[in-house]
Amino acid sequence: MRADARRNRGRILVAARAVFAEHGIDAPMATVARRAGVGVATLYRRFPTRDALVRAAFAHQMETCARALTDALADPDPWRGFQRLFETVCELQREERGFPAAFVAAFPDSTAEHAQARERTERDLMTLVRRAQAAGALRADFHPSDLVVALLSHCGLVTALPHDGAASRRLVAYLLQSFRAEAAHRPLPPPSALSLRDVPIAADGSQRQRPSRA
Amino acid sequence: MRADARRNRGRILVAARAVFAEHGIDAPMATVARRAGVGVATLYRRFPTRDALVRAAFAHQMETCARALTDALADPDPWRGFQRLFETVCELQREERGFPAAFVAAFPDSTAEHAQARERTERDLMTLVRRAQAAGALRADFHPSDLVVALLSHCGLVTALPHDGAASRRLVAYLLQSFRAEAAHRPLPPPSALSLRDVPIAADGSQRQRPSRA
DNA sequence: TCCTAAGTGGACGGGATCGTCCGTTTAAAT
DNA sequence: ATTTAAACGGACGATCCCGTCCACTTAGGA
Repeated sequence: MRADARRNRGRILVAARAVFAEHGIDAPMATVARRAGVGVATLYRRFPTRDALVRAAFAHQMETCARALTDALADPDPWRGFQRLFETVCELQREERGFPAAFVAAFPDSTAEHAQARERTERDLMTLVRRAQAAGALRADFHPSDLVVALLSHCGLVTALPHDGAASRRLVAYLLQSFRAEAAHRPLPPPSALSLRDVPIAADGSQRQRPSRA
Repeated sequence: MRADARRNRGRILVAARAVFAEHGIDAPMATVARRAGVGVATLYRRFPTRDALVRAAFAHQMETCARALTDALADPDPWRGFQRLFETVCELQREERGFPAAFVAAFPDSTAEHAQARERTERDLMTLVRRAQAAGALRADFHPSDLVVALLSHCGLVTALPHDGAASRRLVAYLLQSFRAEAAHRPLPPPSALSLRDVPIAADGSQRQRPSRA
């Protein structure tokens, strides 16, 4: 890759994060290009689809999430690991605007090359949950899919209230408290049959409702 | 209003609910018109803006919400009233697809004629919360804005997983449990400064992130 | 039956975004 | 310095959606 090409690629990613944060994940591609000081053609050559751009722009945050999971498993205190994982991911969603949508959009990688990475993620999550339950900290009726449910609802909240960190922190605190074993007063309804790979996604990568436009 | 006009108005509302459920709240107006078997002009004459159409299409659900609040206040058991209100609104969001977005979009009626209705709603909510706290059922550090936070996050969840009633029910159960007084193990972070009228909304009525398109 | 005003529908101009094509520029190897 | 292939940028045609305008139709009273 030529030097100028590499430079432009970097500029595009910076611009994309800024534009996505300001105008949402499906801002016009031309806006990103202009902000990067680059022609549209250059943008399209580097990232053929909007989805590719979104993924690349938030790859760093994705890695942070993966690292958080590793760290959580490494924590000697299973509950603390669980708690920190949840808090870390939610903090990322809260701070990097545009990331929540990207986060949701990145899930259904089903066909993609990351199948094995995903396998591992799912297995790690399961391990984390089982361990915290065995330690008596996480309620026994907690289901791994509940973590996804919690993360998705938090995504929705920060999407609706992008500037309200207090609201996000409150939700996180409420949810964590209700995940504790002591909170298991009454039985829960049956868990979602959701597998991580089943999260349906908007074709355009947005989180909007049923984006399938006739 | 002429008979045929009234008939067409009804058809449009039915079509709008169907189309919004299937393609999201900002499906093309022409799609709604086609589905209703009328011309676009008729649609625009009856509902000059998309927002007006959305409001009218989901007016029934809105009234159900209002009634749920009244019922909640009338319930002799303050906690049961609170619980039922939350469950009822969430059930509505879960069952009528397209309603969550409409629900969020309807909030910032600030300038509108419904200012007084809104005043009353806010007051009623506050009363409901205080009453449930006085009864010792709702945790003392619950803030009225927490109910909005909970509803918005639930909106986000059903938007992301439109077909997963189980996930929605789980979230509702978790949240309700963490709202109980017995769950107040540890202090919560400070509440959101959110007033109901401050909920920022997408110009297009969608729930997508920062809709302000340059 | 006739009349008229309300109602209707489709065509149309305007505006926005997409993604490609192609002539020009430039990095970097020789 | 020369060369060449990679990289570039802007213009362009295609597509979509909005919202209005206008000529035609029809309900319902006289």
